[in-house]
Amino acid sequence: MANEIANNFQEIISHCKEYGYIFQSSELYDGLSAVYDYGQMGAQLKKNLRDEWWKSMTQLNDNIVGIDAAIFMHPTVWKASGHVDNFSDPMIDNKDSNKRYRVDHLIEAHAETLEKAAADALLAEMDQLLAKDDYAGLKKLIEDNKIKCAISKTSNWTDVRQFNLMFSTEFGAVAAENEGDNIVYLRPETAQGIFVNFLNVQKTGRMKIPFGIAQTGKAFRNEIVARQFIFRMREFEQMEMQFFVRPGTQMEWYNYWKETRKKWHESIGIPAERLRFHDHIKLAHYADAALDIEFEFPFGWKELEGIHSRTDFDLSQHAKYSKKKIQYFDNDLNEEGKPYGNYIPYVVETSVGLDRLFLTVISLAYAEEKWTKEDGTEDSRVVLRIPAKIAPTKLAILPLLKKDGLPEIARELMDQCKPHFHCFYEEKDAIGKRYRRMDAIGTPFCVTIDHQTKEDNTVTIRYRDTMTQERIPISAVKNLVQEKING
RNA sequence: GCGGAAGUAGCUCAUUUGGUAGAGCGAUAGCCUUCCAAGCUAUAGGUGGCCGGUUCGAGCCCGGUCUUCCGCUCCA
Repeated sequence: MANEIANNFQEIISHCKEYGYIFQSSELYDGLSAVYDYGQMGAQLKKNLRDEWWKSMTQLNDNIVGIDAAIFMHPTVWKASGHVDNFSDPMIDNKDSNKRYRVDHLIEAHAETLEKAAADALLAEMDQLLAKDDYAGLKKLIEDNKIKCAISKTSNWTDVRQFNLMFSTEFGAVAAENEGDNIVYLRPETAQGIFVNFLNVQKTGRMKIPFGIAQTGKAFRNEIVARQFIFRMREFEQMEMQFFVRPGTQMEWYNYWKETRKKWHESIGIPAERLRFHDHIKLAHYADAALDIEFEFPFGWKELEGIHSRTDFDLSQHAKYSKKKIQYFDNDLNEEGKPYGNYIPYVVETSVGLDRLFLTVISLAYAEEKWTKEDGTEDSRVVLRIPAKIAPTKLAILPLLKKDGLPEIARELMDQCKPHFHCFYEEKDAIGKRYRRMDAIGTPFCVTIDHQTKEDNTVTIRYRDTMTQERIPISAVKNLVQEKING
């Protein structure tokens, strides 16, 4: 069974490439690890998913607004958020146990087993090497002292390496006087762009708590292990909504968004039984509750969206580091009939990986089908059963023959429909072959113009999912497809 | 990161001990064709992932490297 699913995953990956959904980045140059490009079909599907999310947040909730913050942010943002400190330590792995250690912890632990003078000398040398970022020297120090892994009891170590989970680049064209002075990071999450704009949005939008700020955009993480196609990439897109609430009410909203978000996934065609909640036992430093909405991917249950109750951690940190007050005056009356007054709002975060959502939709849509035709011969197709609402191309317009005036009628219908939804025109090859091609890219509706059209202005509409077809007036095509997309 | 497997045309694969690479499908152009990939003709497409070594000669042997998948590990 595990094998079967894995094979299916391979086929999905191949299909994505073959039909213009996803290509590996820089494939011409052998590719760049864990970076992918969306092709002509994929970019449209991804945009449709993003639009659907954006609408569900900012259009259907009158207390949620959207922003688009820059990828570059002031370096102090990442000090305040805790990202810099948590990932600046040199690490070393034991090759036998595969256990990873912080180099300073490993050496300090060893020092405790030594006499005081020896220990002090060792630690002094370590500090010196750490200050110089001398990783080769640190490794030599570990080897010279015959420091062993607590698990494998061996000294089979990798080189000392620094794990920088954030990508950095230089800001400004002129080199800095002091090295490192002009380093900026590519944001490792979009959330901070919302937090640092909290006051701007709240004041200019006259927002009243509870309210939310939504944002979609790229984020960048130097994952140590990035794999499984587009599931874990180094450059990826998040769709986040931070919901600001009165302290004490966060669990109520946490539960509200937990249910609301799951229902949203179901609304774009993800079956409820392929979704589940997974509560975090070990909480991150900023959270007082956290869970994942998981989807059953071809390679198992994995996180699709995170719901976190982030408390007032982020806003407090930014208040502290910026030395500016970040608070909200709540005029609503409490039980004693007095305003709630000033406070730092609590935050409930919903954060979906757009690429993961894409992979979810594709995994669900992909199907290989076989059946026996009326004459007893076998037939088959590969079809992407993408819900019409999010399918990249909605309608294919196909003249049965490329003569007798049929293409002209088809072109007219094309002009009539294309302002309203994405259409595809094709007159080459036999009609059956064209249907198969449309199945493979997931086009939900095909309309065929034949000789009868010239007589009674009717066309055949063919449905991807059932492969059935019916005769309808050509004038009804646009509205019918529009209804199916919206419905 | 560790271990395993793999990389030949857009896709799926072949090339039996090393002798200058082939098929099917697909694609393109045209013909034929009145509704579910299968008719006819022609054409394009590969420095065998990349670099190096052994050899008279390497897709095949050896080393390195890049990329992908699987298991473990990691994931603020």
